[in-house]
Amino acid sequence: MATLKYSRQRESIKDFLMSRQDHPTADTIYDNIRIIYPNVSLGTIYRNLTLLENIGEICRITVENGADRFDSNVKPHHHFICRQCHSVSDLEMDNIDYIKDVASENFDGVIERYVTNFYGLCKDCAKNTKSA
Amino acid sequence: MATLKYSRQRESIKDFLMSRQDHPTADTIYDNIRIIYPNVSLGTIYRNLTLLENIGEICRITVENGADRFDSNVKPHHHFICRQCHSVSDLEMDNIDYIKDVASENFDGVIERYVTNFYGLCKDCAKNTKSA
DNA sequence: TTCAATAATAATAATCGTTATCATTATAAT
DNA sequence: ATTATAATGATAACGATTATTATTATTGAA
Repeated sequence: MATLKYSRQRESIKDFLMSRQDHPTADTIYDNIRIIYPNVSLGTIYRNLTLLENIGEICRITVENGADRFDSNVKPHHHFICRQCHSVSDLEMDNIDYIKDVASENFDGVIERYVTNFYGLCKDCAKNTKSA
Repeated sequence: MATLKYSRQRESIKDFLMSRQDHPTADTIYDNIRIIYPNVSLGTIYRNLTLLENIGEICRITVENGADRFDSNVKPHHHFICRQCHSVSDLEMDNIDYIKDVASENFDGVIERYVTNFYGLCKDCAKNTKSA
């Protein structure tokens, strides 16, 4: 299985992701890496994001309607997605891993992991909106 | 806001969905509706699925890597996705809505809803696989 | 320090899932 | 029946992502 070779583009992508807390999309990452490597290809962004995900250095966040987001924080945690501004943020919350056990109780297979996303209005949007 | 008009294609889609427990994709629905209405268009399938979702008659399940699934069961419940055969099934489990409160504790916005998907090996795949 | 092996790249085509457009047809109220 | 308009089928377009391929960069060894 092909030994990994260094690439400055990949390093740059990882560095960029680590500098951001807003879980950017591949496209946003592309725009930013292009500042440093103007010839970088969008394919290179996607290839490296998938590679970094596969070796566990970053994680991918799949959200309803919209491009995947990427996160350099690989510690298990949950995300909040604002239905108005579509921002994605980390939630600092108590562990809820026991829901895996709750789900396993009446299930005849093996539950290995779970993903929970929370939706609503972020702080800023809640401030400027009367609910609906 | 445009009054809804009956359409036999839409009724057929709803009926088909109600007859299935496996949360089919738009494409699978298309294949099956075509048996009854050979001229039906894939656009009609998507248009009606979105319409039915908007009026709350069906719900859409977004999963990692793959097309959306559809479910005629609109009662809140959670789903299990098999990482091997990619089947999607309903989970009968105790209510875990309190995780919304757990998430809200240290969050400065409004959490309105959450989506939890469980992943692993379904009964059949677990039987035929030695884990990994 | 070249050299060869091969991983990674840039450029771009192709794919997948889905939505938009638009002329025609079906529904439903008069 | 007539009319208004929602829904359709056909198809083009779209956004997100993956595949292809010839070229370049990295790395380990001679």
